[in-house]
Amino acid sequence: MSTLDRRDIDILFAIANNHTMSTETIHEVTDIPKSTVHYRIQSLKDGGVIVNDLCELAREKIGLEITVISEVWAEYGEGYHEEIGEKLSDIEGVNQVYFTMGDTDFVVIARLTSRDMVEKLVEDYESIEEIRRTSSKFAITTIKETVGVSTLRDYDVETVRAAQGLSEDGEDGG
Amino acid sequence: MSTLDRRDIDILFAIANNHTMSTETIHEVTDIPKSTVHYRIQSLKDGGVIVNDLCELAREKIGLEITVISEVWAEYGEGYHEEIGEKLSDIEGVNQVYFTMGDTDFVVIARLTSRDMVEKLVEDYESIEEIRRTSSKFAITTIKETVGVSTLRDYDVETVRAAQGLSEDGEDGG
DNA sequence: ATTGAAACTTGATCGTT
DNA sequence: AACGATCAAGTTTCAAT
Repeated sequence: MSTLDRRDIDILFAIANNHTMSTETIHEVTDIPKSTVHYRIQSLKDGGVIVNDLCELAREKIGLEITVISEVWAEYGEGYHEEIGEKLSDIEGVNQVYFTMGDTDFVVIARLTSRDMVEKLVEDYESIEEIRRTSSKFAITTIKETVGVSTLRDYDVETVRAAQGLSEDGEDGG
Repeated sequence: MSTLDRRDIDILFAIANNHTMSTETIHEVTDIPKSTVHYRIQSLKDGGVIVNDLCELAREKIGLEITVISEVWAEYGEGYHEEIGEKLSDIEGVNQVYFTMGDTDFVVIARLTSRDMVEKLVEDYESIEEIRRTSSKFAITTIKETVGVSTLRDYDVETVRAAQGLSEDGEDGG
């Protein structure tokens, strides 16, 4: 499965907007027959579009109240970013690592439970030899955070359809 | 539900590590009886710890290939950050908005489908009056991204337990 | 790839401790 | 709050198109 068709996208948006993967519910809201919903979701899983079956958590309720955003500058070298990226990813509490274009080499986002954990993060940065410099800031508030299918709620259906080469009328891209 | 006990945490980690919310599967891997797993998950939902039933997507497969990380500087004023934060959140494609301490006021992460959408993002920034300056960079690679219960995979069970006031032995915090 | 109907598995409930 | 047994409900399969 390389591109998605109109129906795949409808199903994904239904999942995002109804907060559920339930075949029954998706059938009810989309009017697509149960067995077809099942078939499609299975195809999306097989095609690697849906990679995980999960739920979202209220981070603060499990104690991950501190958010740290760091910029990281590192030494250049052959394939260095993969190696350093892995090292950054392995630090406890690090949830996002981006290798970036521009003035910084990496942007790292970590959720931590305590001041001690923040200190440990900084120490872990320092223990990575190739890292030249880091600059971290705290998030006072997380105003928005949607990653997963919920991400789809941030888009117009038409935008996603267009990304799959589907025009506004009923043309098919799958 | 204010704090979680050992069993809640075990169930959440089981969900994270087995990529499923299935009562049956969690029962199998944890040895906690089905009906108890059901009862606990229900409590976690009622308590607002589990906020959403979802799945993770391969973003690139739905065309959200471009990641932009922006720093935003804004005018100060009474409750200004909530208002501006909302406006930033409403921009199509914006997935994460953090109100920060330090040299910048906001950090914004957006996933976009095209160059056109990047231009639109910048225009949308400019259309917000209170915004003084923005600085954006592209992520070349997303090395790591885990938000949701999958986030738990980034932590030691002990760290999360400690955040709930649970010691290493069998003491209960819920 | 789609579907209705059948078969089966599982989630939800209830009563007891 | 925990849990075994029960039942309703949903998921998955099947055969036909």
